[in-house]
Amino acid sequence: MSNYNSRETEAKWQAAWESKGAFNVTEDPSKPKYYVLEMFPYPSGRIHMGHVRNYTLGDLVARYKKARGFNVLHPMGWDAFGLPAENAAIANNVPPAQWTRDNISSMRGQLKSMGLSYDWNREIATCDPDYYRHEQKMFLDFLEVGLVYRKQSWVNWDPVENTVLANEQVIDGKGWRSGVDVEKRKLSQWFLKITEYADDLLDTLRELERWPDRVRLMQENWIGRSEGAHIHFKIVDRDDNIKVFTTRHDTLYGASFMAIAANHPLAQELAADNPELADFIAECNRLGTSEAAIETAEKIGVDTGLEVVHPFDPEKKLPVYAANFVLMDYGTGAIFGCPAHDQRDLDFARKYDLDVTPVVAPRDADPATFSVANEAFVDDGVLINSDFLDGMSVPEAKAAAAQRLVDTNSGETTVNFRLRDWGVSRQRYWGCPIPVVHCDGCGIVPVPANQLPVALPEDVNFDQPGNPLAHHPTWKHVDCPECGKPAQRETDTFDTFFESSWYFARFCSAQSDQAFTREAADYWLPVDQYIGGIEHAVLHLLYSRFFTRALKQCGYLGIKEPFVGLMTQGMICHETYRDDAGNWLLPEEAATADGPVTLGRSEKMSKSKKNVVDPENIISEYGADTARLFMLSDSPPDRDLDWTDSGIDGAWRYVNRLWRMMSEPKVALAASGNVRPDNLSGAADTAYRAIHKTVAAVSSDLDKFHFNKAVARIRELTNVLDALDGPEAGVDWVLRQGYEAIVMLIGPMMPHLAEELWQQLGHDIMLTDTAWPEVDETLLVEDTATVAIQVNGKLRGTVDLPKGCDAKEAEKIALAIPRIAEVVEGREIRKVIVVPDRIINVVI
RNA sequence: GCCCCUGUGGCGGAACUGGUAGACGCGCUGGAUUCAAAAUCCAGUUCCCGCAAGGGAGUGGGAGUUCGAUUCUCCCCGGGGGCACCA
Repeated sequence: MSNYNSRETEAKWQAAWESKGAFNVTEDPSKPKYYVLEMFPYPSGRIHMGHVRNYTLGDLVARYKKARGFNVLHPMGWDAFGLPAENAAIANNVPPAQWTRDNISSMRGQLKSMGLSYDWNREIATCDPDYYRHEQKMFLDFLEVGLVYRKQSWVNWDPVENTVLANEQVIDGKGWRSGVDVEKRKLSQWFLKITEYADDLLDTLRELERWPDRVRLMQENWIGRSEGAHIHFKIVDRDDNIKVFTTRHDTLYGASFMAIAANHPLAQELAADNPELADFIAECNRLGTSEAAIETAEKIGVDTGLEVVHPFDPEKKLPVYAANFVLMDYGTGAIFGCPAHDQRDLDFARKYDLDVTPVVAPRDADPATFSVANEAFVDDGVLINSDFLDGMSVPEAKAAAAQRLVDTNSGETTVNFRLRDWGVSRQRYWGCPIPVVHCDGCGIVPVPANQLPVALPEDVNFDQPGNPLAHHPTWKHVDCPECGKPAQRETDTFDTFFESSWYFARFCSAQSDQAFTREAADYWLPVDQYIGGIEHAVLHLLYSRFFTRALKQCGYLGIKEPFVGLMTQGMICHETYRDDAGNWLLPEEAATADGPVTLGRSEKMSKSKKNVVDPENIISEYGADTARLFMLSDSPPDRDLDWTDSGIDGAWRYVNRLWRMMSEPKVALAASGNVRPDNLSGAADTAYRAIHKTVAAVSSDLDKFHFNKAVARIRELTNVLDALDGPEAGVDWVLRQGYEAIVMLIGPMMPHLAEELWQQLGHDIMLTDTAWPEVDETLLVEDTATVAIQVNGKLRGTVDLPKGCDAKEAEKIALAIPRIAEVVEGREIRKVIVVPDRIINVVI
C-alpha cells in the first residue's frame, strides 16, 4: 500500500487546469454570474498562513459555485504599493520597483502551488502604470465634481529623517529609526469628501444583509452619526464667539466651563503671548493624535484667561480652558463642560475646582438634595435648576433648549459625524503620484488627462532623508500645463487604500485600456462574495464603499455597493517558544534547542514572536490539499484557528485514507453509470440514504460557510462507507455511488486529490467541469424518530416512535416503558409535555 | 477610556427556531499486526461514585424566566482585537 504522492499529483492537475484554461472566464449572459474575491495580498515576498486560509476559503466558494452552474469570476492581483518596499530599499539597497516585482513573482509561484482556481489572465499589480493611470484620472474626475479638496492637516514629523511618520512608526513619541522626538506639523494635503456620503454609507449598511453584523456595527460606530446642536458662545470683551457642538444642550444650565482643543485656532492664537499655554499645547502634541492615547490620559488643561457668556443667562460667565481631552477633529473642537452629567467634564471639574451643579435628577430623587459626587449622572430624568426647562424630561428639554437657541440667534440643531474626510496625501515615494502641478502663476493645476499617467520614476535613491521624489534631479520639474512656465509636480503620492478601493472593478476587464469597461462591470459587479481579514472591517471596506459611490457619481459605474456578501476570517495562531534568556524561538529552533524551552500559549502568528509556520514547507511536505483541508476542518472561518502539528498530521492521514479506500477498494465497485439495483440489502440501503443525507447536509453547510461541519459530515460518510464491506446485495453499487459522492464533495476543498480519484473512478471529463451531485429528497425522510423521555427535565430514556406519532399515543408508550414507570411509580403525574418527534417530559 | 468579538471534555470544535450536551477530528488508554518501529486496523474515552445495572454533577461565575436554558434576560469575571499614515 503506497501513500498518496501529493507532489506529483498536484503538479499534474495544476498543469492540466492551466493548459485547458479551466478557470478562464468571459461574460456569458446565459448563465448566472458569481464573483468571488479574496482580498489581494501585499507582495511581501512570501505567502503566510493567513493567505493560505484566505485563499483556501475563496477557492472553496469559487469551485463550489462553479459546480453549481454559476459563471464564476475568481481573480487575483497584487496590492503592490506601500511602505515596506521603501524600508527594504533603505535596508538592502534594492529599488522598490525591483523588490516588489521579485516578490510578486515568487509569491505567484507559491499561490500556484496551492491549486487555486484563478483566472490568471486577469492578474494585476497596482504599481503598474497601466493600473494607476486610471486612478489618476478618477482623482481628476473627483476633483471636477467637487469630491476633492485641499486643506491643512497635522502629521507626525521626524526632524532627523526629514519625513512624515506613520502612527506605527512613532514609538513612545519618538521616531522608530531616528529615536528623536516626533513633532506635529501642519501640511497642506488632499482630502476626499467621504463625509458627503456619510448618511448614505450609514443607511445602506442595513441592506448589506450578507455582511457580518459586527462589521456593520463597527462601520456604524465609525461613521458615528449624532444629533445635537451648535451653540455660539460670545467671548467677553471680544467681538468673536466660540462655536461648540453638543448632544446635551438640555444640560446647558449646568455648564461651568468651556474647553477648546489644544489645536483650536483660538488656543494657537493665545499661545503667542501665553507661555504656559504654549507649553501645554506642545505637551498635547507629544501625546499623539490617537483616540486611545487621548481618552486614557489624565484630563488636564490650562485656563486661557478668556471668558464666554452663557447664551441663556447673560449674567453667567464661563472660564475657557484649553484641554487635552477635546479633539480638534471632532465637532467644532470646543465643548461646554457640564460636570454633573459627563464623566470627563466631572473629572476635569474636580481637578480644577469648578462648579458641579446637577441639572438632571433621577425620577425618584429629591431635586432639592440631589447631588453628584464622583460619578456623573448620564441617564434620563427630570430637569432641575434649569429655569424654563425645569420639570421636563431630557428629550423634551433638548427640544425646548434648541428652540430657545434658534429664537435667541445663538445656535441651531445639527447632525455631527465622527467620520472625517479621507486624507489621501502621503509624503512617500512608493505610491501613485498625485496628478497635479504647482505653478507660481496658476496655482494648483490638474495634469491634463491626455498627459496621464504621471509615471513614478524608478531611478531613485534613498541615500538622503526625505521623499526621493522631492529630490529626484528632474522628475518634478515640468512646464505648467496652463501657462507653460516652469512649475513643479506634486511629490506626494496617494494613500495605498486608493488602489484597493477600486481593484475589484478593474478585475472585470483587467486588460482594458480604460479603467474597466462598463459592459464587463455591469455584468460582473457587484462582488457576490468578498473574503478577507477582519482587520479591514472599517477602513478598506468603507473607503471602497465610498469610492464606488464616487465612481457612480462620475458615471463609471451603475452600482453603489461593491460587495454584497462579506466573510471575515479569523487569525492563525500558534504556540510560542522562548529559550532560557527569554528570546523567542522559531518552532524548528524550539524542537532542536540545546537548553530548556518555555512553551507559551497560542498567539497570532507573527514574525516578532517567531511562532510562524511557513506554508511552503507544509505544502512541499504534505501537499496543498492537506494544508487546505486543515484550514477548513477544525474552526469555523470567522474564528481564530490554532495551527497544530497534530492537526496537519490528522488532515494528512485523512487524505491517505481516502486515497487507499478508493484506489484499492475492498469490494469491486459496480460499473460506472449502472442503474440502482432494486434489491438493495438493509445495510446497503442505509448507506445509500446516508450518501444522500450527506450531500444535502454538506451543500447546506457550504451555503452557510459552515466548512468545518461540512468536513465532519464527509468524514462521517467515509466511516459509513468504510464499514460497508460485506457481500450483501447492492454493496458494490452503493460503494461506487458513495465514493463518487465523496470525491465530488471534496472537490472544492482538495481539488487535486479529487481530480485524481475522479479519474481513477473512470471519468474522462475533469471533475472541475462536473456538476455538483443531486440529492434524492425522498431518501432524506425517516419514518421513525428517536424521542427523548424526561422526568422533571431529566433524561430517563429514549424510544423510537413513528414520525408524527399522536401525542396521546406517544405519552402512553412512554409511560409504559419500565424505566419510566419505575421512576414515576407512586407519584402523581401533574403534566406531560409532548413535543412531536423530539421529546416527552413527564412532570411529577 | 470607548467600541467589537469570545468563553462548552485533556485540546479544536458540534448542538436546527428553547427540546437526548459533547457530532467530527486531535490526543490519550488498551488490543491486533510487526523481529522491532512507523503506518494501519479494532475497542474505549466529560467528570465523580459503582464490578455492573445505574446514580449524581456538568457548557467562565452568580441570579432570573420556563415543564425544559450552551441557546432568552440581568449582574459579574477571564481572553482577544480595533480606535483614522501598517496593509
